[in-house]
Amino acid sequence: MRRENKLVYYKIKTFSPFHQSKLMANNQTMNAQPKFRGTEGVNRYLYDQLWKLCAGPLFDLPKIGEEVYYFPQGNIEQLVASANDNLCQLKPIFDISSRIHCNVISIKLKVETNTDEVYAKVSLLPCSPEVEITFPNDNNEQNIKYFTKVLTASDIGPHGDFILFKKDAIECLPPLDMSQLIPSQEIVAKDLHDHVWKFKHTFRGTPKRHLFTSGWKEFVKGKSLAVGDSFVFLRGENGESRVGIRKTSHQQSDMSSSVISKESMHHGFIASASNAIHTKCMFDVFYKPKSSKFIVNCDKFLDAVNMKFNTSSRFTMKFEGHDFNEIIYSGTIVKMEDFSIYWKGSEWRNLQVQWDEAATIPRPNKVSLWEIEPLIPSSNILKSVIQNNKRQREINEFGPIISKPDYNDQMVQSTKENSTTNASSSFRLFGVDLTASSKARDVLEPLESYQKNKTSEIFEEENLDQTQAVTSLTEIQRKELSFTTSSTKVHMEGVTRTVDLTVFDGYNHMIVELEKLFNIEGKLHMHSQWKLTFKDHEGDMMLEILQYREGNSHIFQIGCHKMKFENQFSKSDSEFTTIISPSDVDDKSPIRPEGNTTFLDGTTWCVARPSASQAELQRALDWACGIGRVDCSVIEKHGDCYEPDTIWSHASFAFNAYYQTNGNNRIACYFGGTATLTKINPSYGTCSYDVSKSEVSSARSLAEYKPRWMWLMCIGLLLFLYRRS
Amino acid sequence: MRRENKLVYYKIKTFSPFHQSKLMANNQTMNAQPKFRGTEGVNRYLYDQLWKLCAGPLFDLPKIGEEVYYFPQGNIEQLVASANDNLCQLKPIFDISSRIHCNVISIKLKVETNTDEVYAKVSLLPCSPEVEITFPNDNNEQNIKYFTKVLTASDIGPHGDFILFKKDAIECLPPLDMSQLIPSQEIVAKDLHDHVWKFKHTFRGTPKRHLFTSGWKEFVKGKSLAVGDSFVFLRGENGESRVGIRKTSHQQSDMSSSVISKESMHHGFIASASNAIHTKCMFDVFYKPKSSKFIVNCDKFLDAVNMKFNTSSRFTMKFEGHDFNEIIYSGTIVKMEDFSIYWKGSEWRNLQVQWDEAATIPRPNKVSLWEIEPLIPSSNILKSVIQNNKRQREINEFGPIISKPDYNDQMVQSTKENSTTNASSSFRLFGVDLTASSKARDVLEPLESYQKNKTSEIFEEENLDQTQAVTSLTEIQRKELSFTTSSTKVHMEGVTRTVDLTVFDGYNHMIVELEKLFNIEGKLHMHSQWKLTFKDHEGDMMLEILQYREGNSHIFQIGCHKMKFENQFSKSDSEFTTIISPSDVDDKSPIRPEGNTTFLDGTTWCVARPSASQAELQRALDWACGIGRVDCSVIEKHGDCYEPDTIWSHASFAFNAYYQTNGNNRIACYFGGTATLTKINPSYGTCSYDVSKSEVSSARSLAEYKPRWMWLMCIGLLLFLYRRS
DNA sequence: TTGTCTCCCATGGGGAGACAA
DNA sequence: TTGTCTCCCCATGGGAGACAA
Repeated sequence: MRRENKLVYYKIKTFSPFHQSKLMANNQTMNAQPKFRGTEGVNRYLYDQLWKLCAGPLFDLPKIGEEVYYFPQGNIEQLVASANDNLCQLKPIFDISSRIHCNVISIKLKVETNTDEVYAKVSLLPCSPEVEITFPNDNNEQNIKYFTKVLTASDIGPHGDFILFKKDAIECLPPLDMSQLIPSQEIVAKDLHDHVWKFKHTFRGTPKRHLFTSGWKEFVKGKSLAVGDSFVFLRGENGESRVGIRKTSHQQSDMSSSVISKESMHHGFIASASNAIHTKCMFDVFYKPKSSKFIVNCDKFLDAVNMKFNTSSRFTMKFEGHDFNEIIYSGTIVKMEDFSIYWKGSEWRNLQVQWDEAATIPRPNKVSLWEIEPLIPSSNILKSVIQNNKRQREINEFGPIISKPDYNDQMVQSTKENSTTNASSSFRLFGVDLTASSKARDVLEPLESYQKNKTSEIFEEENLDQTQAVTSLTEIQRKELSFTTSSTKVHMEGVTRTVDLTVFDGYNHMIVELEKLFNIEGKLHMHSQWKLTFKDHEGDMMLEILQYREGNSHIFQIGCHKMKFENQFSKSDSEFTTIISPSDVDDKSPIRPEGNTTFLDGTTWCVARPSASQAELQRALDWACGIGRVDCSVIEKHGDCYEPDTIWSHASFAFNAYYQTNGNNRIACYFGGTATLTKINPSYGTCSYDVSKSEVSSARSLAEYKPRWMWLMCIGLLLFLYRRS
Repeated sequence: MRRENKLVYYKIKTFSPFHQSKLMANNQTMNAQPKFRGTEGVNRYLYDQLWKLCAGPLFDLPKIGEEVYYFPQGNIEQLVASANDNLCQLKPIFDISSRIHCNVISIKLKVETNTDEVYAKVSLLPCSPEVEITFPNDNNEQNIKYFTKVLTASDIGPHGDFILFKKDAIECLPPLDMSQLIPSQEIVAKDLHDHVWKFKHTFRGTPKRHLFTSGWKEFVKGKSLAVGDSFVFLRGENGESRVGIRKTSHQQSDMSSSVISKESMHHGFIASASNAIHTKCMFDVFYKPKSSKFIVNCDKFLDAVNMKFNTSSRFTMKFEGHDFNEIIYSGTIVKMEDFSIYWKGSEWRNLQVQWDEAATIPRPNKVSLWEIEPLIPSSNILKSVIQNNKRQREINEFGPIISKPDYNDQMVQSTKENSTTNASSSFRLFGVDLTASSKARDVLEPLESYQKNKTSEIFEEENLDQTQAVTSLTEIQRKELSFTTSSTKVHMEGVTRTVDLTVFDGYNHMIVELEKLFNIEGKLHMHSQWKLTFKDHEGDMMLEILQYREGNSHIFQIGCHKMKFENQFSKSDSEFTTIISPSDVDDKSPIRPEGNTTFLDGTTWCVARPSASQAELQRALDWACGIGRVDCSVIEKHGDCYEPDTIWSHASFAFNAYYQTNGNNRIACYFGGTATLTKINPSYGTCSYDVSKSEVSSARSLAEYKPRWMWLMCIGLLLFLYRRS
């Protein structure tokens, strides 16, 4: 009944990079399912190819039978999607190796029902010598035609005809009967869910062009496509068509579940792997193209180890640009250390790196050695060329760069000088001393003191209606700042819109209007999916907005190696280019900009990251307040605490920071927030926090009821507990 | 700095049932957060009340500080949502008690972003004697007005004005200025996400009525509301309004995740609880109103234990009807046994029950003792009255019942007789002998043999084009059966549509048309959310369609205590009432109707539940084929198997059943499917299976490539392995 | 009193070319 | 060649009462 199984052992010495151009030559079996050369085989083949196109060229899918190392840390990271690094610091419940030697037993190429996000279900069996595995070999290769297109505003817009590139239409679609006045045909194509989509393909307009008309709108709606996303079309030898999509990279999908907490999922990963090792059974891992590589071919891993990367080693790493093409960035390893204290000696992201130049896509500060390649001096020139070409190309996608803008404005001029001065020095805001830059301070000073004086005036006058006061302040500012006009181009994933910055009533208003303009209501505010970056006339980009001041006209921008700032509202007759791109940068900040709220009493509240060190927070607040000493202190603790020094369970706390302009006047700036600590004790060593909307509201009422309800807890207490552990 | 914490220990002796009428008097603190009597307190209060209205009257939310038992099995069941009982049978990785004694540390009332499904995040701390907990006591009670309305077709339909009941409009909305010709005002209300919705409230029409017009359509769209869902409106003392929704009960939301497998989640629950016990820390559990009670108050549990339920004990249990009102059903305990072999002595669903009467909502066969109440003889009469009233009321919701239909048809007549005859006997199809009912067989016989003869004729003629043959068969049937007309009312959650059954080209066609009619495309086919039930002129309902025959005009219906069948197509001048309601009944069947496919060669393939015993399957196939011997046999195994008898990893298999009309002619009926066994070995003792669309397609090609590709595996092998373990 | 239908008009979706980048 | 805009017509959405259950 059962056939003898033979050992078919795949030793693949060198992994060739997974280029899109090679994609179609790859006839790897995705599944230990029987294969058929008939309809089914074709279906499976087309499905696999479509899946790979949707996954993108950089996804290094393991192969069945391959020996791999599985890194649970990476799996956990995929879960939290780098939005919450606390979870990555959770102590594993088992003693488990940081890399687990496994055989790939099966790979199922899957797609999420709602989001169309592709992922692979990889079944892994912890390696044991006596196991023999055999896999069927089959060949289903066929010629397929395909194209992808990054969607433009016209493709998405209310009109919603999809414009095909001429070459794509000719290559991939059946020819039209051109004798007709308006030639047209129906294209029927299945997606990864086997859902059938129909498009009317016509050739019309002046000049004539190929379009998908009827049916396209429905597709866009059904897939929730936005500008910048990609459309994938594929046609097999047999004439069957397939369609797929690729969402803009680096969009974080919501991993949260309403059935299981993230902590439990974390335990689940480790428990599954541990259980599999001990009972010699298989376990399933879901592996997403967008996540970091946590299933790594053994040989590739060993090769990478043999590279012997060291501190100050130069390297290159591949990324996917906004146009879905490969971009290679180079950098230097600056430090080697454990990513987590609970995974001693793990190779997972144990290399801290510094990137050579700015980028419009998010890049990690810590990488794993198998993700990078050494930058050998001989190949240095070649790589640089590739890199520059790539970068140039990507920039071109964002729209034309104004070559010679007319910079009259003094503020901008100062900025420019400043950026040049600081160009070569590392100028990071948090963790590194910011105040050392006196030049930057100088530029800040004028408006800073303006703001300070106004604020002091208002709040020292105790009887003054505070609402009134704040309103007046805003009005004064608007009046003072709107004496010029500006014309600024804003780009989002290839779409360009022009706005007049002077019409906005402060930063928040600008954000709201930009959200409306690009149909991403709420998303800029959230900072989780999109953020604003700024680009000056030279094309240099500012990477991170780490903080802004409410009621102040400055937008502060921090680049990786440069710091620049612009007074948006006093810019006149000039243009700057704004790129909106997804980013997860906010989570690195000890204070969370999205939590910022200015209340009627003029206090600004923000939510802080509980794990922020006092020093970090101090610097952040110092900077955010612009001047003066920031003092984090406890007013009062609130919450429930028992088994002191060991268990903190559900302690609600808020912390309050203020800075003193002089004497004991606690004015101008309050930083508050609440958090829930599930547990802090030496054996656990971490805390989880959860700042929900309602809790932020609680903080609001703290402001309202300040005299009566100052149940605040010290962040120092947190630090105290941390130091104990 | 830290206040002394006092022991405030909540001992609540008797839990009063959670009635909707009591809801507003319940001012329980949901959270150990500070409470304020100002805006924030009101907001929180209104939020909590809205949440509870959305959760429904039956949800027994624990209280903060309460001692409870947590049942991990129930948590796992919530995960799988009873769609995949295999997971419930997975062996826990730790030795963990089936009930865990905990303190409720906090409760967060949450709502899912996408679905608006409410759930509670309950933080539990395993009880240890030295722990002291204190909770703030506060009182935020205020008068609120609210109403709920089950949405009608008019509320949802293309016109989309929402009709308010007069009393609701007067009680809950600000009064309109009736001096205007068409009085109207804007109602602004927040939902649980704090999203603001605006409705134009007008008073117009002839006769005049209160309506929500502008804004309502958007709400319906945004919340994906359907007929039968409920709208919740609430207005606080301060005039603030809140809106919420309740989706039709028993709709299963998709719990699957693309980051973590269900097995890992399963391990995660147990690992979290175990870790919490050992490190004395808290763990979070997500608890949904729709799931069974797996967090049970200790006293309530002990009271239930003291009830000493036994086999043949009578009981009542509360359910939620389609109109969101409480329905009480009574039943008898027929057996007491462990729900899972891995949780010995667990009280979780250890009572197997039999219900007294049919119901339109799904009810479990196994219940836990704290879910039920003893049916004491003295209160028997009272309860029955309540129950009947409730039932009557619910039935009225479905539309009028035709009082005296004209039954001319002989088939129906037979059916009626038959049902009366079998009224008192248990008549389950699978697991119990069906063929014992000779009466039923008799009725079946005429068409049965007609079918058999036709089939034999066609398939014995080997050269005949089979596609042609099947088509002809269908045509013959339609012709023979469509000599009459029928007018049948179909109800779905209160909506009524009239259809002519004679125009349908078989069962599938009817299903397709019904789906179109009710805008639930695909959902009837899937059987996961909706199913058809049938109701005769007396209002008796048929509960389960367990199987139907493709190409046969019979629809078989099995009631809990009765069996009836109707020949839909020969019903003339009569009406019967059809209720479409969600159900999970299919999973109890060894063969899965939704997987059924008839191929061009005339074979019917369906997917079988791998855990079905051979005997079960035999009976099911016997019945489905109507006549003849069913033979499950291996043709060939395909897949990968190693460490024989211990580990089965990713064995793809298909099984094949056929019945013989005479001699060795294997014709007419194939049953096939594929499955993936992650592991079967004695220590693990279970298998997980995964029948994906693509795999069903594989089965399809098996049919196409029958002679060459019979890589099929024996279900007997499965059974063999089961018996070994 | 409440559910469903029909009337009717204004808005906008989509089919087409124009024009510019 | 490809992206965006405008024109223009017809389908549809939604404001209103009619009428029936």
